[in-house]
Amino acid sequence: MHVVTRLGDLERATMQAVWLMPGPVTARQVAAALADRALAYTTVLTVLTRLEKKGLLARDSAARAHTYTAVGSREDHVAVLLQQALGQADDREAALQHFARSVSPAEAEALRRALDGLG
Amino acid sequence: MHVVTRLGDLERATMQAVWLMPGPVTARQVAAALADRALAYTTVLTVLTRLEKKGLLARDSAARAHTYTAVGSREDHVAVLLQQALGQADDREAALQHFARSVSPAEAEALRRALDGLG
DNA sequence: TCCCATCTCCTACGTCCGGTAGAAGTTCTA
DNA sequence: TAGAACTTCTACCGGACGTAGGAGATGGGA
Repeated sequence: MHVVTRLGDLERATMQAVWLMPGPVTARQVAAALADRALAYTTVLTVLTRLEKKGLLARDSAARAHTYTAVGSREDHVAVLLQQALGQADDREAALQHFARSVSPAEAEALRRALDGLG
Repeated sequence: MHVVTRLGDLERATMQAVWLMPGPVTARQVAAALADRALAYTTVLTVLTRLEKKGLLARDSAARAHTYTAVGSREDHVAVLLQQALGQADDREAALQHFARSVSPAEAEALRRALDGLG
């Protein structure tokens, strides 16, 4: 299984847009959301296609204007990124301990709560 | 400040080798450690230079054969990667909570201990 | 029914990064 | 002083991304 989470800037912005809009979105809508970039419509199309190929978007080709849906939530995505980063460690637990010391107090608290909720 | 932690395969293997060897290492030593890859010596040189440019290695040019030292520990590096991954999140705390649910029990335990140790 | 607006698909080009390495210049050392 | 060992510079290639145009399909309105 290809590790796919290497996203470019525009790809990230596109995912961002999709995550922010509720429900399936059309390329037109994404293009509108990225209007500040003044991209050609086909550019958006290309990016959406690539994101689909990477498994981050699912496409519904039923309607004339295909619609795209994020396969996972943004948090899911970040969790995958975090796991990948962790995969670079030799000693995962040691790395996690370093990491724990690098998060903010509020984040530490959130982590604690989540870990407590695991039991 | 350029975010520099995007490493290729060979770069990763090189850092790995440097981290494993104690003290400053020469290119020759790194090449030996990567012997299975049968790389040209200058290839190793190039990679070391790039890693230095990325801020992951420090070079000491005093001796004829320059020596390289890892700027941070492997755990430091992974912590940076983790922070970067976390930076992709919209809601960092929510992302951390998703993440907490994705780690192994042993890792959860390590995290708990680290968080407890924070005082 | 016919044409235009709209969509998708295919192809392409430029750039940057990373893997890989040779040529040339420099400096010890036997 | 000649050769071995080092560094530096330059380069090439493939892949990923940003970007987009042209061609072909198709639905909706005149």
